[in-house]
Amino acid sequence: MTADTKRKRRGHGRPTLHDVASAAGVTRITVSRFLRTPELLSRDTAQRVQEAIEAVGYVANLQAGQLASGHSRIVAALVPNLGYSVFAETIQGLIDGLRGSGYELMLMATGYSLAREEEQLRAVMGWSPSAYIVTGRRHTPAAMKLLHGAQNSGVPVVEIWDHQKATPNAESLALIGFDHRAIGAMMARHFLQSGHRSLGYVGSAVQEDYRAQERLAGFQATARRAGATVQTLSAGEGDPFEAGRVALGRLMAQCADISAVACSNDLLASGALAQAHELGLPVPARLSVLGFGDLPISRQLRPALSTVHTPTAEIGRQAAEAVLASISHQRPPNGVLLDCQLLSRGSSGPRIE
Amino acid sequence: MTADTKRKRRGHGRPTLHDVASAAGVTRITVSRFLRTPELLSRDTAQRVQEAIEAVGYVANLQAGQLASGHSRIVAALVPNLGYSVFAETIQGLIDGLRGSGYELMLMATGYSLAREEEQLRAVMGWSPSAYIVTGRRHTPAAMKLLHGAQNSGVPVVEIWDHQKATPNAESLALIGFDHRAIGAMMARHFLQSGHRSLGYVGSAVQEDYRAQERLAGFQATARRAGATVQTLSAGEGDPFEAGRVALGRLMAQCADISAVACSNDLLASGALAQAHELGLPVPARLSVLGFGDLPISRQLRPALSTVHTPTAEIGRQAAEAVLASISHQRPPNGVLLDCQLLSRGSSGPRIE
DNA sequence: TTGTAAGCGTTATCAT
DNA sequence: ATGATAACGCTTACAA
Repeated sequence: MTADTKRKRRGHGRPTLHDVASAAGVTRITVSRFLRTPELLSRDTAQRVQEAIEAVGYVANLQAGQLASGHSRIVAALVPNLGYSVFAETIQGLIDGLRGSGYELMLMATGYSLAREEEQLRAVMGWSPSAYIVTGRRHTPAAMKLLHGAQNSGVPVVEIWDHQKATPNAESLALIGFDHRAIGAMMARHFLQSGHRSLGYVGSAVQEDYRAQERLAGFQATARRAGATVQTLSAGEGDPFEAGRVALGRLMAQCADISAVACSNDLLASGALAQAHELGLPVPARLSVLGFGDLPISRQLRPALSTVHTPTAEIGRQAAEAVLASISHQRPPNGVLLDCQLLSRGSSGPRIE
Repeated sequence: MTADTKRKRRGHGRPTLHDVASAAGVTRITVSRFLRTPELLSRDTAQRVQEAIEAVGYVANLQAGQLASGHSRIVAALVPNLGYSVFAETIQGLIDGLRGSGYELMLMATGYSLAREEEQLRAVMGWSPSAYIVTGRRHTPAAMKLLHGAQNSGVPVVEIWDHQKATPNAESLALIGFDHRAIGAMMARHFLQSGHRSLGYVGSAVQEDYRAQERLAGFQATARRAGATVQTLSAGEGDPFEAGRVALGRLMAQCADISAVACSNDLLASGALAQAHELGLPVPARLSVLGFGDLPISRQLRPALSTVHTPTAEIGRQAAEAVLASISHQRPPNGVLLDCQLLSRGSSGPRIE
């Protein structure tokens, strides 16, 4: 009577390697080998094990496997939110990129709160993920420490939806996304090139969205350097379309000279477009409107909304690729600067007096 | 020299219970107890353990805990997709509902394929989830067997985004959602009550979406019972707005009598609205349009789109609640029939000759 | 090609 | 109130 034949007292009833082994007339390790390195088994044994697995309906216990091997095959992803947001697309890209790799996705939402991100990070660490994908390059000092700790012990960490020109050093994490300041600057240039000198900007309602703030900062800096003025306003909470309407009204009331308004996202811009119509301001002859994000609906508006197209799903796919490559090559993941296009459609153009 | 003092040879370097224990001058069990049932410890010991945990930066290894206890604290959720879809909202609701419960979300996307669902289900089973949340009540026979097996061994299973009047038996799983046939019938009645007798229906481009088919079936059955005619058409693939445009054009070309068209979702309906405008058909005087889903943009269209409001996020919250209650009360989860409102806005009304 | 022994880090059970 | 012991189901290292 070997160790392999004694009965269990705990556990939750699922068949184990042991059950398969006795059905096949081998020991557990042979079954384990069949699953891991089948080429090491004789054809005959492999055949019997295969049949036994099907006969008992064996499903491997991955927790036990992880405990023994140290590899969890879990990828942890933390994004601000999911509902009707760009991050849903990114997660879809991530799922697509992970598909067939044998890695599962553990997903958490931070609600744009860095404190909550840290809390979630601690919670998910208990699962020993094989990789971390977090949103943005800003974290609490403690979260930063946790992420660097992971990276230093060989667990890839990728920061998505952000990028910045900086000489990467040993301490820096891989960034996959785009440079929000540069995007803001590009938006400003779009207006400046059409001769606009009095600009408006409707900022995000989410104060914690530092990426939105960076786009605004880039916009302002570029516009002011060119001698243009920028009136800014944060959108109100709630329905962003409505908030965009209200914001445009207030902006024009503050400064009737404004001839071009950029918005922090396409929903705000759509509202602004509707309000411009209501105020009798021809678009783009009297007022240019520019969005950010390129929602499917944006190209359908009349006039179609000029906006910045962001590679939302691509970020997820690239992140998946980066962490998988990092895991298999045993080196830190690489950052990627992704391309954003400014799509000039009907809602923006030169001012016509 | 006790068993607690010998050094480890494997593992991935994170501090363990043992490390905390030696720092606190107790054994592993005491530390484990501190984390689980602190009230059983003396104040003094508890204090020392607490300090030791912080000192060594201990994070519990949840895989090991699950292996020993049999409770994984993972909730597995399978939805068709995420990007810009209603399911993203549902997952957000699920995340919100799970927040603070200590349960983590493992997320998978099936792409509306039942075969893929089965495959994913098998994969995630290896993690021994504490609960399964799947989309819809249709699965492959094998997947069905897996889900019933889980349910029978005390692991709650909830099917979301669906419901049906049926006498629940021991074999039936909890459904949290609404009755799609009934919704289809409600949509038909909305038109019938306004006197429409020649109806159109633009169906989903996703042939695998049986819930969309059920709404259509309910619509047709109710309309025909009332003596009305229904012309149906499946939307083309690709941009749904564009597909809605095309579909409306084809529908009106097929049968110029049609005075009311229902669409499988709001994006299709928005396209149909635009095309009606283009064809010179006044909405709703000559043509009524009805959507499904109530996207944020729908109420902003002119005329505002009449549509069915679905409790997308609520489904997720209720699912979270149901599985958590089921786990703590040790009984199968309860199904919930959720309410959908038909919002009659500007795009539908009686036909005016 | 197959097997044995010794863990992985935790918790359940029983003992003190 | 605290501890010793034996699992949980698997994999690595080494042996044959």
